[in-house]
Amino acid sequence: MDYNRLAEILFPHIDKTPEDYEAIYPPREEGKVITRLGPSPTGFIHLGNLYGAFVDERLAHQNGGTFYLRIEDTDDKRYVEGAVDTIINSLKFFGINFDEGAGCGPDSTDAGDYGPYYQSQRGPIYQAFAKRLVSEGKAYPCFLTEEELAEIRARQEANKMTTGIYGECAEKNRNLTCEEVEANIAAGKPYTIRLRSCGDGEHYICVDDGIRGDVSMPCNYQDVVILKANGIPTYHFAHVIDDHLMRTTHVVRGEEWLMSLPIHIELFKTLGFEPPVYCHTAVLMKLDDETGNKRKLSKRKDPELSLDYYRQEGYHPAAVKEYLLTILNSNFEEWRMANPDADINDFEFTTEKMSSAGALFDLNKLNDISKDVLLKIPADELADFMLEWAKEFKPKAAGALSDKEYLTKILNIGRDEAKPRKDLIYAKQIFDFISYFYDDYFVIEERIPEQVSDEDAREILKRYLETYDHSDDQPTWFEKIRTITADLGYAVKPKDYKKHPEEYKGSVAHVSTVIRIAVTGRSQSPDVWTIQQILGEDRVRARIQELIG
RNA sequence: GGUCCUAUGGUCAAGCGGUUAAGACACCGCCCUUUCACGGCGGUAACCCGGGUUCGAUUCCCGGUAGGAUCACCA
Repeated sequence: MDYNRLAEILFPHIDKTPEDYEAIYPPREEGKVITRLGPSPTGFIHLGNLYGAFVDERLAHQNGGTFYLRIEDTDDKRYVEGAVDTIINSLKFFGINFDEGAGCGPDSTDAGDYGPYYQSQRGPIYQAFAKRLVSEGKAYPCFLTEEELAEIRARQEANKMTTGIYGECAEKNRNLTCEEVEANIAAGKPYTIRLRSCGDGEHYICVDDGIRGDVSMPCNYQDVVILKANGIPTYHFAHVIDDHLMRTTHVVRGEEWLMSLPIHIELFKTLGFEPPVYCHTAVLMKLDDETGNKRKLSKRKDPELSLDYYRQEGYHPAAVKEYLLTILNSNFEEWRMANPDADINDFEFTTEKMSSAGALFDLNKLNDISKDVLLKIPADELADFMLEWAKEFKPKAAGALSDKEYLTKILNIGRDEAKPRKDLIYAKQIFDFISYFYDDYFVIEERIPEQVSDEDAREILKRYLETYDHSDDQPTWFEKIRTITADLGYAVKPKDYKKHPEEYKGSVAHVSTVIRIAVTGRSQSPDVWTIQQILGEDRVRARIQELIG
């Protein structure tokens, strides 16, 4: 069999050789970690992508290496306009930046010496390597039609065999003569290029996974497709060629790829390439409401998988990042407690400390972490963040929030004390939390405590208004409330009321609550005096007056 | 079904042959307190099951079981 002739028949126009490409893409600096993100160009970046991208980014950047973006658009049906910008910007929002790759240069040009960074533009490269493989008898054209494939599969299933093209059913196409191939091509028959697998399924491969340690599984023995009928490579082939030529040292990808590892290992071996370090991350899980079982987060069912969800809710990117790192590395939380103010990038990230089991996504935890993260962000920065969020997701409120000085004061309530308040979590929640500062959103949401009669409530507010002096300091202000409390037969010390409830109508807590509701519309809020200072005298008086009627 | 991965409280997780089995979140008390939040103190709650190996297994091995992943000319 003349494989060289076969290669020429199949790839007459391919004149560059693998050696040419090796020269065009020389090895990179020794010892540097090179990672990549390889999303398909749907533009849909989800939490899983972010999770993986974060690992890539940390691995490369904490080593002084390179993190690049390669668009895996070998499945032409899925391209969405503007997707690359979306991907870059989504990740940038979370502080993840690429050093090279698709759209990473000025004005969204590609940057780097290892391009093109779109797999769809790398056709000749893949074909050159496929041609070499054919010429060495390691790959061959396969003319099996869809119907024949289906038939083979049906037969295999009926016999409870593993499905796929291997063994006997591969024989016919493996042994086609050059003349037969030429005739088929002349007849316009479509064909794929398949790997002529040397594996037997008896032997095992053993791979030292960066996250999981030693993983072993049966060798590949399937004649997998490497070039589809349209000449575009399958993921498997593109992955091997690209990551070799782009000199990737660490491939971080989801666990769903683990099962195709034998294919990739065989491909690396037959091409004579050194495989990268593989890091197979665990899939993100959630508890299914219906079954109660863990399951993979799904694009369709789980809005929290989409990064948009966090933007809409107004989670600060730093909080999401901080949370991701706590589930990414088991010792991060510990480190954070020891170094509360350190830069997140000072944490030494290791793949060994990553969990290999699927972690359940925990909003509670995110919220808790977010409280601490937001506390470290200056109020005026938070104000900017709130406004940006509102412009996009709550346009009606954007006008009100654009008074930055006012908003900053609100956000700063109780923050710079020894025991700072931690009630800011995410923009949407924050807006609800502070909405009473804005007249358009101010409503009386709660009823006065049952200990206080309507007449008393009115009396409390009346006397409050009469004695109100906006320039009083906090102690003076509260002393006046105590006076009203005592005068109306309520306990000035809540404990007295607790001990002898029969002697009082209620306590200063109830009296304060009436005032609090009048001013904020709610029975729970930060310190009323502080709130009043921010609201301003006119608004305070107006709100009290409104309730007195 | 085959193959592979995983298995510690409700969740995330330390642990890597001998521990009173950490810690965080959530939850529940109490304290602080004019409410809430914060903070402090305390509490409920776990090694999937069965065999080995061993003086001794949560830890090592085997087998179950459960959950997950994957079996395309999709990535």
